[in-house]
Amino acid sequence: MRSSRDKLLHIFKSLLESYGEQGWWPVDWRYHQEQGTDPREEIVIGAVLTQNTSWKNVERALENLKVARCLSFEAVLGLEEEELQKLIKPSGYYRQKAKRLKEVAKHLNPVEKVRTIEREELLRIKGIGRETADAILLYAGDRAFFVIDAYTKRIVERVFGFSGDYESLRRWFEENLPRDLWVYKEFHALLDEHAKRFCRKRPLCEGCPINQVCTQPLR
DNA sequence: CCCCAGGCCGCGC
DNA sequence: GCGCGGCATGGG
Repeated sequence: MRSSRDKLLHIFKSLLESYGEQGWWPVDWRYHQEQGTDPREEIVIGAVLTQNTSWKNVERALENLKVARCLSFEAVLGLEEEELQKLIKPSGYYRQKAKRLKEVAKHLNPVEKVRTIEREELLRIKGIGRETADAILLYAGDRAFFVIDAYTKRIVERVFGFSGDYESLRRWFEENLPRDLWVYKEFHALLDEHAKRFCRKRPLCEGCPINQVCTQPLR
């Protein structure tokens, strides 16, 4: 393990080996095929709904939107804000998120814009911060931005022993990984999975697939 | 009862 | 620029 680059790639391989391919972003392809809607719009909507919220609660909100045939930008834009609030209620912060969904749907409509929109422009949309922007760009736009979240920060702090702000961490991943969309998508998903299984706030180091390369003492 | 979950904004400093 | 409170539901 000569360099942090080697170590990073080693961790990616270990997590992939342990947990398997994650296939992120999770999307209901059948729904969109039947409705003739674009699955990328579900990714954008999900990215907003999952802000500081468990995915289980987001799934409930997405299900409500599906039943109402409202899992698309056009439908979101056509709904009364109060109606939208009702549908997404289980995901929490539903008043804020209803506004954010309308904002992002307006700015990214048609959804093909995720292929070309500047990151800076995305960040100017109310309710879209760095993580949400990068998740949208990577998973909906197939663009090489590495997504940093609270889990990623925690794992880097423990395994590598350093911390940094969002942008420096993002650059660090992007500089030390092959510029490959599949790697970016899978790695972020695997880090999430790893944080849930072992690298919790109170870590479970016994049985952790990467405890041999971690700077933390075993707990 | 507590804490947490795939953040972000607006404010005061 | 940084730290903090508010936003809200559902689960452990």
